[in-house]
Amino acid sequence: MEPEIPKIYSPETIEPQWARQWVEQKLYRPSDDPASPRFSLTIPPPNITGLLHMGHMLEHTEIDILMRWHRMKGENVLWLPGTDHASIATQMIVERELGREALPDLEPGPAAQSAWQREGQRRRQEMGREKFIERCWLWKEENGGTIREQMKRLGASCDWTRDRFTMDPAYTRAVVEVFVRLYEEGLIYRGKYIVNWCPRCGTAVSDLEVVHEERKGKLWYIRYPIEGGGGHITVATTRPETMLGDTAVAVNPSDPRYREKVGTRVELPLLKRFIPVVADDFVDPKFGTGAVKVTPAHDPNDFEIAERHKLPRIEVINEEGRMTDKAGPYRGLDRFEARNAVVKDLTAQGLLEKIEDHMLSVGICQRCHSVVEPRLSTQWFMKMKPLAEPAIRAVEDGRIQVVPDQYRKIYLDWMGKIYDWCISRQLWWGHRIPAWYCLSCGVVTVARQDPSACTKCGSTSLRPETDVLDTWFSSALWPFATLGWPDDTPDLRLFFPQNLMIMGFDILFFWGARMIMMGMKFMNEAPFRELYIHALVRDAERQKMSKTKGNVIDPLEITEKYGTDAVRFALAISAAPGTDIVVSPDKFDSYRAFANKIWNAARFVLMNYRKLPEKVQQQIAEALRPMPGLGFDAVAAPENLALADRWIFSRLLATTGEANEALGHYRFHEAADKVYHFFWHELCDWYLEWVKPEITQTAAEPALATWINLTRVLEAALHLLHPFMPFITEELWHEITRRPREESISHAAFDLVSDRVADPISEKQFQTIQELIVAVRNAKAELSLQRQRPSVQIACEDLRVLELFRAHLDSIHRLAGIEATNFTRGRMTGETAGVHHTATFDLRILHEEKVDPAAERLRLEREREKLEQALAQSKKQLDNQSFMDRAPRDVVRGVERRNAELTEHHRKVLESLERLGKT
RNA sequence: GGGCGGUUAGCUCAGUUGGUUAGAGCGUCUGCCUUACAAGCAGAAGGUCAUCCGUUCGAGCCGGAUACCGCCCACCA
Repeated sequence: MEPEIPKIYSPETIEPQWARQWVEQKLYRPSDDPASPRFSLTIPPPNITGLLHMGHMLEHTEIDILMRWHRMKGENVLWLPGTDHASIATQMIVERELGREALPDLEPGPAAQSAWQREGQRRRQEMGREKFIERCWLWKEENGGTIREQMKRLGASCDWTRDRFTMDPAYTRAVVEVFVRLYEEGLIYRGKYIVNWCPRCGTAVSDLEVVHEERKGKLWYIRYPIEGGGGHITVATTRPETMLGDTAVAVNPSDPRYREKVGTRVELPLLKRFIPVVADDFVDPKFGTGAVKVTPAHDPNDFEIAERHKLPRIEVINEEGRMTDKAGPYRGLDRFEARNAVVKDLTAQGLLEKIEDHMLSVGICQRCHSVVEPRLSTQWFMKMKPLAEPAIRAVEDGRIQVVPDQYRKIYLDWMGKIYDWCISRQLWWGHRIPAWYCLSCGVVTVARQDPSACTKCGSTSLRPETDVLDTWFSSALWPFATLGWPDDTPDLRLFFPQNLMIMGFDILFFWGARMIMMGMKFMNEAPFRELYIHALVRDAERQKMSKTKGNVIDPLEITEKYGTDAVRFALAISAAPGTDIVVSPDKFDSYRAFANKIWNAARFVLMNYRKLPEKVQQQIAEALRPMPGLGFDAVAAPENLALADRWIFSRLLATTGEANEALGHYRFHEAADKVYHFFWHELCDWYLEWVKPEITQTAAEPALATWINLTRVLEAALHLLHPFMPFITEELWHEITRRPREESISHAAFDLVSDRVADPISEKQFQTIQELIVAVRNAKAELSLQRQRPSVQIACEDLRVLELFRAHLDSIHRLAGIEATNFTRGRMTGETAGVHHTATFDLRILHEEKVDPAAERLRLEREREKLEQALAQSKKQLDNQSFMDRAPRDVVRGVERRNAELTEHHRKVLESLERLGKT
C-alpha cells in the first residue's frame, strides 16, 4: 500500500497478485511430519470439460473456508486438487469438435450442434480408436486445465503440487487393480441383460444416469385375435412399436376373465405370428385390460416374465434406435416413425380398440436428453449388495458422519435397495476394461498386464475388450488412489482416511456412496470421517442454474465485478446447511460494501498510525510480535485498558468462540454473520468511533495502550475474517503487522481458541452507555434536532450509573451529538414536558422550541400502552403458580427482573402524564 | 405409488437442544457530504411465525391433521 491509501477498495489490483504468489510459493503444501495433527480432504474432481460455475464456487468456498480455518488452528492441512476425465462428456465434446471442423459453415445453434455431433461420430469411426484417443488427450492438454487456473485465481488453498487426474498412469494402475480384484472375487461379472441404452450416445448407461421425466403420452388398446377365431384379447400399451417384438401375452393367474385363455395362442397383428397366453403374478388385473403384451428384449419386466416362462427374446430395435430386420416391413424405420406406422396400420385393420391419454414417466439420457431405450445387451456389471453392506454399517454406526443428518437416511434408504451397476460403456475415451477374449476357445482373460496368450488354451489370437469403464468407477477410488494406492506410500499413511468430504446432493449416489463402498472394500475403512452435503445454488427466481436456461452466473465475471472476497462472503453467509442458496447481484453488492468497510477501517487506523512518531510506531509493532494472539501483556493488561478497550476485547472473544462453534458444525452462514456483525456494528460503529479522538490526536502523549489494543483487535479481526475473505485480509494483515511480503496471514500463529472468558462487567457497563447514547439520538431525531448540539438533562437514581456516565462524558457528548449534560441524582419530577424515560434513567433535551403538550401526551400514551401490554404478560407469568413452581430459576428471575424494570418505567411514564395533565 | 424438505417483515432468508421483548441483509421512509468509508453515518416504519388441533407452566421450535410449493426415489404395461 502506498502512503496514499485509496478510499475505495479495488480487489482487481490486489487479488491477482496474491493469488499468483500463493501458488508460486507453494504456500499450501502440507508438511510431511507425521507428528503434527493433520486435516485432509480431496476435492470433488471437476470434469475436464467443465468451466467453473457457481456451484463449484460455492463448494470451493466452503472447502477453502474450512481448510484455512483448520490451518489457523495449527493443523497440517492437505487439500488435494484434481480433475476427472469425464468419459462420455469429453468424448461428446471432442466429437462435436471433429464435426465442426468437417462442417465449418453451419450457423451455430442447436441444429448445428446435433449435426456436428452426428458428423463427429462418423469421423471418429473413420479415424479409429487410437487416433481418436490421441485427439482427446490433445483436447485435455489444451482445455482441461481451465478450471484449475480459475481456482487458482479464486485463491483456493489447494496443494497444487499434488494435482491429480483420473487417467494419470499411476491412477489407471489403481483402476485396473480394483477391476481385476473384484473380477477375481466374482464381484464383477459379464452378462446379457436389459440395460438402459442411449441410442444417441451409442452406449449403455447406468440406472443413475437415466433421469425420469413425467410426460403426456397415450395408452393404445390393441386387439390380438385368438387363434382359430372366437374373438380377441385386448392389450394396452404405451409403446405400440414394441409389439413387433412380442413373444407372449400375459394375464394374472387369478383373473377370471382370462383363465380359460391361458395356454392358448393369439395372433400377433401385422406380423401374423402366433404367441402364447401365459399367466404371471406380475400382471395387475386392475390396470388397462388386465392383459399385457410381453416384449422380452425391450422391457425389463417383460424380460423377467420371459425368463420365468422360457419365452424367446426378439430384438426389434437396434443400437441406433432403428427397427431391425425382425420388424418385417418396418425395418429401418426410426423407433418413433415405426410407432406412427404401426398405429396407422392397426387402425386400418380395425385392431385398434381405443386410445387414452396417459401420463407416463420417460427415461431420458442424463447427458444428451434422448429417450433411453431399454435394450438387451452384453455388459459388465458390479455386484452391489455385498459391497453395500459394510458401507451401510459404516454410516449406521457413525464411523462416517453425514451432515446434515437428513441425508444419512436418504443414503441408507438408497443403499438398502441397491441394484447391480452396469459399469461398461461403449465409448473410447476412458479406462479400457482389462479383458481379452480368446478367438480360439472364447474364454475371457482378465489381467493386470496384456496377456500374450489365452489362459485356458494358450492361443495367441486374443481380442481386447473395447468397452471402457463408467467414469464413476474410477472416481470411486479417488480418496486413496490420489494418495498413491495400491502402493503403500507416505502420503497414504499420513493423509488417509480423509477427515472430510464435501459434495452436492446430486452426486451422493453417483460418487459418495460408491467411494464409501470402495474404501471399505480396499482400505478396510471409511475413506473419510465426515461427509458434508452442501446446498444447491439457485438464481433470484429460485431456478437451478443451467446453460439452457441461460441463468448461469459466471463466477469469474461476477468476481471481477465485485471481488472474490465479496462473492465468497455472499455465498458463505447464504449457505445454511440443508437449504438451497439463492444468489443475486444485490447480495454481492452488499458484501462488496463490507469489503470496502474493512478496507476503510484499516485505512483509518493506518493513516493515523503513520502519523505517530517512529518510536511509538515501533513500540506498537513490537507488541504485535512475536504473534501474541489474544494474550495481554503489561502495557495492554486489562487493568490498564479503558472501558471501551475491555468491551471490544470481550466482544472479540465472544465472536471468536461463536465463529469456531459454528464452523465446527458447517454452519457457514452463522459464522459469517457473527464475524460480519462484530466487525461492522461493534468494531467500526462503536469501538473505532469511541477511540477516534485518542488515535487522531497527534499529541505528545499517544495513547499507547489504546493503540496496542486497537491494532491487536484489528489484527485478530483480520484472522477471523481470513477464511472467508483471504485476499483483503492478507493484504491488510501485512500493512498492519509490517510483516515481509513473503509471509502469509494463513501461516501466522493466531490463538484462535482462547480460554479467556468474556468480560460481562465491561459489557454491561458499555451497554448502559450505548443505551444512553441511542436514547439521546432518538430524542433528538424526534425533535428534528439532528443538526444541532443541544444540552441534555439526565436524572438517574443509581449512583454507579451516574458515575459511569460522568466518567465517559466526552465520548457520550461526541457520539450522541450533544453539548453539555446536567446530571441529577434521582428522578425528573419537576419537569412537565419533553421527558424521556427508561428503567434506569430519565432524559430531557434542552431546547428553545415549545413542546407541544398534545404531541407530548400522544407520545407518552403510546409508550404507556406498550409498557402495559408487556407488563400484563410478565404479570401473568408471575401470577401463574405452575410457572413459578416449574420453570427454571433463572427464567423466573429473568421475568421478575423484567417486571421490575417495566414497573419502574411505567410508573415514570404515568407520573409524566399526570404532570402534563396539570398544565 | 412411496419418502423428504419448505411455508417467519415488501423481497431473500436466519432463528442450535421449547424459556423473558422473533433477527439480519436488501428495499422503503426521515435526517446527515460529522476530516476511515455516501459502497457511508444516525434514526424510523414494517411480522396474528401458512391453517387447525394437541402436548406443556410456557410453542416459530415438539406431536397430529389440512392446504399450497419444491425435491428425491419407483420395472405397473
